[in-house]
Formats: sequence, structure tokens, C-alpha cells
Amino acid sequence: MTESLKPHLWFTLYRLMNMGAGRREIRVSTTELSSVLGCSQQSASRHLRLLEQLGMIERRVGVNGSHIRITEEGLRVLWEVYYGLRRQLEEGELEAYIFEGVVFTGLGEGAYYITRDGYRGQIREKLGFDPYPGTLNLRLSGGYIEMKRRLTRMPAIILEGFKDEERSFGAVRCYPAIINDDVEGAVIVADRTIYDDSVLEVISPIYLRKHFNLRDGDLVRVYASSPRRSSS
Amino acid sequence: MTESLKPHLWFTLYRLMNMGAGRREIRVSTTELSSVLGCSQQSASRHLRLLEQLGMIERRVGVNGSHIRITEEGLRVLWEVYYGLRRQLEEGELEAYIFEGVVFTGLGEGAYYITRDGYRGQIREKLGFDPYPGTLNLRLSGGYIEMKRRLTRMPAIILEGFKDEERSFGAVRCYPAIINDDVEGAVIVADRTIYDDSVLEVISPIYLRKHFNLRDGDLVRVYASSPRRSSS
DNA sequence: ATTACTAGCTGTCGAGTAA
DNA sequence: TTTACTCGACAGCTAGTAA
Repeated sequence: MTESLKPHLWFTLYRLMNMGAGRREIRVSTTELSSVLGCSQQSASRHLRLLEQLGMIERRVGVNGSHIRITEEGLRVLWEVYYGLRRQLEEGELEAYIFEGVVFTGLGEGAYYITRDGYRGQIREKLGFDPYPGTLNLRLSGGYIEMKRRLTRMPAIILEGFKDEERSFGAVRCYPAIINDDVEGAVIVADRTIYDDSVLEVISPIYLRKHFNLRDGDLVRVYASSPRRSSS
Repeated sequence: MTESLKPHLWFTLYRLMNMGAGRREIRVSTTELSSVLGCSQQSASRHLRLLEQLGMIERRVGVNGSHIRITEEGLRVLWEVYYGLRRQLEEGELEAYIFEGVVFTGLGEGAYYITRDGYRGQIREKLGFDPYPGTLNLRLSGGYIEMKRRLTRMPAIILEGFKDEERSFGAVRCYPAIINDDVEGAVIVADRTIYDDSVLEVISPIYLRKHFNLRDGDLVRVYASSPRRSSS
């Protein structure tokens, strides 16, 4: 999931974005695309199939061409390079967002995941703290939902996926965070999650519910930012 | 000249830029570079030679590594992709924001300004409605304050400044808006204002306080966007 | 018109190794 | 330590062609 696209496929994705496929579904034939890419029709066709397999685009093949739209994951990959360029080419301000969300009780899944050694070791190593075995779930509303999508597109600290005896675990994106202007922790975003974009999952070295005396429905403030250096 | 770099070489150039070679000469060995690129030392070496031949980088090969600096031409190639990404990603994504703010009573200045014929005529002409003689003030908090700063950086409908007998009035930026998912209006941002970024001033053809039966402290939702095409 | 398979070609890669 | 050559392996390419 977080293994990055090969360069030639990235460029095909980039060209599709140039044609507007990042905003809406576009119609394009493999022949048209090949002339844009400067390659053969066959290569254009293969690139589209590969990008679809990788989840970067959605495609409907019709009789008069392909209908293409770049997925959220595809846009994320484009944003990643965009941020990399901007950091060097423009005087990049550190991007950060302040969220406000309402505490709710999840399914306890967070505690299960976070205590897997595969994740826990990486959190210690890459985030610099030993996580309390549980996550704080915040429900976002209004503009904060879109704000979370934007945060998710920014460079992150990546916890690699792994396997244990029973099953495999996907990669997780982490953003350093400060909770209620006081406690350090991180916002975590699982690549595949049961939650939608209206949920912010927060981890921390301490038990946040106790520290802040939180109950369901309480408002919590989270300052989250992209790390200075993205560790892979 | 404009024959573009092959994708894998572009990515190597991009990585060199990530390491700072766009700003200054950096020292890097082919082995170090290969680990950044995720390829062999030999490929890293070959890429550097090719990029040098193509005039994308300047290189001095020393005994303890290569000294690399991206040339003006190399930076041009990076900027080209950067602009391509920005066109689609920024202008596409940053079109609209949803704010939530709390009603408060201002100093009544809004009513004074909005009834000046110099503004009123332009509002009718450029926004397409005759404004109710007053503004609704919303107090923003948390991330919404930063969101307002971003909105303010976007293209706006500009009400030109003017003078009457007594004094001069500054330009005003307007963003089309929908209030509480129902009423059309606009967010206005005076170039010089007594309010700071935590206040959202809203105008509309109708008296919003009455229409929504609003009292100080009530929450109001505002969808604000940059106009599609700059109407001048 | 399309998309996409097969076959064969080309260029990119990387292990081994020299300087 | 470096950089970079040779060369076998193979990924990615294109022409021809089917559906």
C-alpha cells in the first residue's frame, strides 16, 4: 500500500491528473493517452491496467474508450510528491491543522492493534514513546472532516505492515500531535480501517481519558502536523 | 531542451532535490544515494552520469563521494511538474470551506459600510443580490481560524475601494457563501478591518437573525467558496 | 472504433569486479 | 573507501493481431 509507485506508472498517473482525472471521471482512449505519454497504445493500455490493479484509478471500459477517475489513494501519491517539491522549491511553511472533535467509545479495536508488537516497537522507535494500550476516538464534524482528508495526504511517519502467525496487518500513517495543548501523542490513520473520515484516532503515552477526565461527548482539541522528515 | 527526462531519471533528480541539492552543493556517495532510491549502487552511479550528461546536475567526483548540485535546467524540469501538480491539486481542492461559528453582536459598523452606495451597487452587480443593511458576525475558534486565513488567500470577488465627500473606503474581498445550507449570501473580508481572523462577517439579501431566529451564542454553518472565474 | 493478448526486442538493472 | 566497467537477467516496450 505504501510501497511507492514505479516512476513510469507515477508519470502516467500524473498525466491522467493533467487531463482532469483527479477532479472528475474523464473519457480517454488508450491511443489518445499513448500520444500524451509518448509511448505505444499497448503501453498505455498496460499502464491503465496496472494503475487500476494498484488502486490508483477507477476505470470503466466502454466501447468508445475508457472512463478514468483517480482514486483517493492515487491523489495521495500525487500529493506526496507535490509536498516534496513544495518543501524545497517554495519556502515551505510547516503545515499543521487544529482539530476539534467529540469523544466517543469505539469498538476497542484500537487497543488490540496498538498492542501488537509489530506496531508497538515501531511506535517506540519512530514516534519516541510507548503507547498506552488503547486509542482515543474523536468524532469530527463539518469542515474538520475535509481537514482530516488533507492531513492524510501529507507526508507521514509510516508504521510498516507485518504478519504474525494468524493474520497480516496493514501499514499505518502517523502524524505527531498535541492533545488539548498539553500532551504529546499522534494521530493515526490505518490504510484500511473500519472508520471513515469523520473519526480521528489518537494515541499517546498516557491514558488520555483519565488524564483529562474525559467522558463521551466531551470536546477535545488536537494539533496535528506533518513530520519534518518523513521516515519510511 | 524540452524533451522530458525519462521517469526514473526524473525521480532520481527529485530525490537529489529532497536531499537539498536544489539549494546548495551536497556531498553524497553512490551507495548512500542507492539506499535512498531503493536501487543498486551501480544504478545510482549510472543515473548520476546520465543526469550530468543531460545537464540536469553539476558534479565533482571526489575521493570521498560526489559533490552534486542541480542546475538551473534541472530546477526548471522540477518546477514544471510542480506547477502541473499545483494547478490540479491546489486549485481543485481548496475551492470551498465549511465554517462553523458562534453568533455575536458587533459594533454595528457592518450596517454603516454596507449601506454606502459605493459598496451596495457593486454587491448588486457582482454578487447578484441587494444586501440586507447589516452583517452577521460569527466568532470562529480552533482550526476554523486558520481555515479563514486560507480562504482569504484565494481568488475573490473584489469590491473596489472608493471615496465619498467625507472619507475613503478600502477594497473588500467577497466569497460566495451558503448559510445554514439554505440561504445564499457572501463572506466579506475588508482589507482593513477592526476584526481579526477569528471573525467571519456574512452578508445576505435577507435578515439572517430573523430568518433563522438567531440569538447570540447560536451556532451557524457557512459554506464559503472561491468564485469559479474571477469576475472583475 | 475500441481494448488487450502474444511474441520478440530493447533498455534498465545489479552482481562481480577493476581502478 | 570511492566510482564505474562488463555482462547476464529480466522488466518494460512495441508490432502484429484477435476480439
